[in-house]
Amino acid sequence: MNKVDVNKIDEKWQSFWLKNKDNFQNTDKKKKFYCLEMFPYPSGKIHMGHVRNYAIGDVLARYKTMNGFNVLHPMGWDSFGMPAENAARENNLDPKDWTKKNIATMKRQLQSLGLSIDWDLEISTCDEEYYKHQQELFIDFFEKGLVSRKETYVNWDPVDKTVLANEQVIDGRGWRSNAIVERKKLSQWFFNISKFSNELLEDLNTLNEWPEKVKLMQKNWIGKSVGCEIDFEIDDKGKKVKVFTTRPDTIFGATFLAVSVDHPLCKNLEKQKDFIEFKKKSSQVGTTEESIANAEKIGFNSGFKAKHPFIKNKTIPVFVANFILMDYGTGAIFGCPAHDQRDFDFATKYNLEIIPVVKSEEITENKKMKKAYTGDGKIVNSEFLNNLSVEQAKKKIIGEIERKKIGNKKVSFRLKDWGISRQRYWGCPIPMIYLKDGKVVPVDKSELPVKLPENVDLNSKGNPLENHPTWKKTKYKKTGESATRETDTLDTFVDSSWYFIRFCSPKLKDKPFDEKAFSYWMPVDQYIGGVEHAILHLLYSRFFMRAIKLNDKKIKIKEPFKGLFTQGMVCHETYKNEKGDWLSPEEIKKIDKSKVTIGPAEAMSKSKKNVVDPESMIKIYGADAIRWFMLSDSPPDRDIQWSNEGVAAAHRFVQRVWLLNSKVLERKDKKSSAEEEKNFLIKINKYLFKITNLIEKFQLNVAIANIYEVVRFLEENLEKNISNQYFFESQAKMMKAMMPFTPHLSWECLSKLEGKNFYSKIEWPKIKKSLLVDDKVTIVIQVNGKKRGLISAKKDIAEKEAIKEAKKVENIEKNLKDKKIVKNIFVKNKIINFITS
RNA sequence: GGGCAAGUGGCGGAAUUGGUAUACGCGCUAGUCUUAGGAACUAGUGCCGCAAGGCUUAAGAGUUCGAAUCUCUUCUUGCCCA
Repeated sequence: MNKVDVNKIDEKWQSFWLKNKDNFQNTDKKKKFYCLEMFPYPSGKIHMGHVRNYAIGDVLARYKTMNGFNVLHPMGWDSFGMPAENAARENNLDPKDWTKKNIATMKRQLQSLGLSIDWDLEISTCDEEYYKHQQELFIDFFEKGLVSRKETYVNWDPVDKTVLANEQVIDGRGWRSNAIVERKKLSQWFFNISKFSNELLEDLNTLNEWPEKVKLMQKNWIGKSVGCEIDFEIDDKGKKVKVFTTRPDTIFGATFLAVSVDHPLCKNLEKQKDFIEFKKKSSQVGTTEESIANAEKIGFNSGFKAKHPFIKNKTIPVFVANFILMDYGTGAIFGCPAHDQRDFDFATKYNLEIIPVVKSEEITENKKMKKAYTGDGKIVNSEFLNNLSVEQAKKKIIGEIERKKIGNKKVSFRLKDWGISRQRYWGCPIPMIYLKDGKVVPVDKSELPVKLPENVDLNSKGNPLENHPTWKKTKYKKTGESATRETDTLDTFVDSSWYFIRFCSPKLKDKPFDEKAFSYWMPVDQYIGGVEHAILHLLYSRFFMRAIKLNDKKIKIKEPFKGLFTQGMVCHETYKNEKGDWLSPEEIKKIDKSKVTIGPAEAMSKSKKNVVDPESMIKIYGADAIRWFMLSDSPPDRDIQWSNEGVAAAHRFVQRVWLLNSKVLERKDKKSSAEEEKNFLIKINKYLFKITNLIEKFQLNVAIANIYEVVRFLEENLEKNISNQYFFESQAKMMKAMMPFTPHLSWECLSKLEGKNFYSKIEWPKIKKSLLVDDKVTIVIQVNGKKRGLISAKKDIAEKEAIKEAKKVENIEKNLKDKKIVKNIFVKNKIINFITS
């Protein structure tokens, strides 16, 4: 009687919700709320990170539903990708079967958490029904000029045998395989995301419900730099080198030119032995920005001289330098050592002139500069630029350059086009075909989807679609001529760039989405996921929205995600044995504790073995306790540390609430005392008001702390003179306030309290404004800014009266003895501060 | 190297945004009860001190009647970029 069987109520209400779901799609007159958590990759089992992500989302979804919103809360599967292919190869399976099995398992696990997800909307990106529409979108984009095919150097992952996007290369290694990435020249498909560079940057300003941190990361990633291009004449032969610079204001401090080894100017040097040697040496450095930045800066004096465009008769040497990349800017820069650290290092090494042109303390003393000065200041040594600020000088010099017709103002971006070709089987086929005359054309839309072949040999090297005996042979519909299919598949980031749109009309057959449903539901009101997707996934999705808008005039919005919330990771202590091998929390229970080294809490990962399986925890403690714990211990945007004591406490709390509910049910009606009842109702109402605000602000851990307090308050008031009617009502309100967190417990308790077995809807408790104000307040009394006492007084008590009361307090009297009060500070309903001389 | 966060008990963390610092939870201590369980309940728990009292929000300064909160300097940690 005193305990509730959590597994039983979990099961009871989960099957109830499945059978009795709200038919929300028909009520489009109501205000909508689109609540979306990042959909998972079906890797096999859910992990605690998923639990946290979906627990946060579910609180919001249920809270909004209770507040009368029409809530869209769907779930799907990011189900293309390499792990399926790798697992399939290892176990001799079909990737499709492996994926389907994982989805079934994970769906069951998610359902066991009691999430308010509408499973009728489920989608999976590896389904033909989904990727068919993705192929349509690809063709639409192609026709709008947003897709291109370019031959470029690519990051080649020799282990996964695939091309990686720049973003998928971390520290020179593949993000999945960890293999050292090689440079290879290949023809690849690209989405022309850079067409939107400026827009993607500017529109960040409209996203005021995004974390500043994420916006900053995107801003840096897009990397806008305003500068100009300047032509330098080389020798007297009319040859020119175009340089890009963001510091044209330092042109008078230019003392050398540096060009990339791949620069056309270097063609003339190819015969020189020492240049060939230099080229070899510099190619060993690697190609990532970081390795270049960290590598020793080396140069090769080309022997060429460049004319300084603004100083008559001055020439500066032209170096070939390993830190200049051909595909950045123009592959050439002018070096101004005084105001750029990299140039400074280079100049010092090769004994080049250092001419300061921006005044700073380091320079005025006329001593040797120890490092470059990159701050603001007055321009010096620069003829007509002298005495201007850096900003003013930039403007003026660009005007001069343009007037002299030796260059132009230029804005450049770090963001490059998005390479989307992957030489892999388990992805969406790119719907393009190659004709005999070399033309590349889209597959006719009537022939979509271009399906993946079944029974593919995944064990031979290279691209499985390329190796397939028949798949790539096809015919061009318009002419009937035979043609060859594109054998690359799409980067899986493409799949996740529009799934949130598909959720608006997931079953629609003939189009990717229904415009009416789209305009009702989009944008996503609250998107919730890990910060690790701050750049790629979110940027690509923002690109997709713009591309779709370009293609479909009925689309009005540009930004897919109105609100973004990035939740923290789930961490756990790490354990190692004497040999230094990682141990799991299960393993350390079995062995001698003195032999275990406990490491710091780190994000749960299989490799460190510090994972806790959600399913087994749900079995022990019930879904509510797991959800509760995941939200109670830390603010949702910070990392949380898993602890067994914490979950046990959450489970204890569930039982405690259950017990309280039973006590309320058995409670004998009391004669009500007007005052006790009023205070009781005010207190409950205030708590509910607080909890409501905290949920709105996403301070779920604090909301939970307040729920603990309400429970204790109710427990303490069981015997007070409050009528059963009010007590039942208050208990019910609290159970409703807990509903987003602990839905099973709440439904169970509410069904008992209100004697009903069915709720078409549970409404969020209404806050009564009239019950928010106490007629009494506590005023703090300070002497010289130190707290010395408290008084309880009527609300809005007048200063004179309050001070009179305050002086009567024993401890205050003592503290004021023999002292002269110079000043009284009085803040209404809050504080009195006596200042003595 | 640059940028952005953050630093509060033994631990996770609160603090109406300048007005009672340490809510709530964990842990710990003592006790009660029982069918001895990894239960429940009661009381206590920032630090120093027998106490009165004093001290305390990384360190130091400043503004203010009043600072965890604002400003400056220093240190530490984390993230992003190079």
